[in-house]
Amino acid sequence: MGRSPCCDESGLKKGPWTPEEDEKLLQYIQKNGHGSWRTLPRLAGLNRCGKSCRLRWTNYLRPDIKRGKFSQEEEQTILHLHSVLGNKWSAIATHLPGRTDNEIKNFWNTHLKKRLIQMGFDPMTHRPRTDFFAALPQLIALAALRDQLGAAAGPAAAAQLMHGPGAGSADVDVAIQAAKLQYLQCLLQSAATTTAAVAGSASDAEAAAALGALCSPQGTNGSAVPVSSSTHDGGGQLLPCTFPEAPASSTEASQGLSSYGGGADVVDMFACHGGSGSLPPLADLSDAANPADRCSATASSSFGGAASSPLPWPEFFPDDDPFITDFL
DNA sequence: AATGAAGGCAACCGCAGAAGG
DNA sequence: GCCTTCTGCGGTTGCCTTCAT
Repeated sequence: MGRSPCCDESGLKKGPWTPEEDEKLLQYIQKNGHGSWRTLPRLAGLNRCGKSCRLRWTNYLRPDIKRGKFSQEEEQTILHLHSVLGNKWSAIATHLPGRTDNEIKNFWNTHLKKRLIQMGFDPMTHRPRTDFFAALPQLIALAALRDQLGAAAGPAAAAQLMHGPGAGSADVDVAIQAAKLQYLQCLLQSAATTTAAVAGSASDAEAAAALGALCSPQGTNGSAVPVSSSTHDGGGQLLPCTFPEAPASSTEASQGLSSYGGGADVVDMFACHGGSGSLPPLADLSDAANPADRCSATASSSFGGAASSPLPWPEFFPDDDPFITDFL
């Protein structure tokens, strides 16, 4: 129990390792093994604490460490394992040969976590966020999409996309407002049934950050917003829908999902979790005992069934609409 | 070209469990 | 059974690099 006293010792060097120190540590361990980390620094002629040596070895010098960017497969594995294990980085690392827990943790904190937040998911529960602040970005995204449609092809064209020939711009506004209201209603209704799931959800500060991202110039042009939504399957169960991925033309879009190589790869990324463009893995404790079954389970049941429309507002966006099918 | 902001990553800190005396 | 030491883990920090203005 208790802290290791080694770090309390004064006079020991801290901070970045020099190539000479690396060489000493490497040579010693290759020759003698690490043995006791506490005594290693003295034996190896290093003015470091054992802890620092161990960290340097496990995170950097170990010969089996894999360097470079995480592959899509590795990202999927991390997402999946994190949904099951939470922040058990060492446990996750055991499933990714050559990757250290520190590396995975950093990758999660700097990439995957942000990505989930931007997509409207709670990074801890891997579920769609249902708090009010989390809903705002989605509403703004919807409005941005409307703006983009209007700017790109004029209100009439936008209306035609949504309602077919003959619809006017006023109809579009009404439809957007109605969609917003309906969506808010869904959120409010679902909140009651999903409170437990989001009890440990990210703070509103994160939601505000996501909101900020969506309100940014990249976000407001509509192309950068990974729109996500939730709706009901009719039985009161929260039904996360698919991600209609906007055309990735902006900086934000290319950064947010760039490592997947574009929208098609986003679909691929989540392919095992319910088909094209579906959600990241859900933290379903009932499935945790059998992680191997999670993909199929979340694909067919946890999302509320595949029979219903994948769209949040089928009455506004017909499934066979070419504009929508392009997104999906 | 200069400067500030943001992102990425290596390393540190402190807690907790395991092991040994 | 208790205490001390060691090791491992997760959270956090701070520096360096890259990007945006």
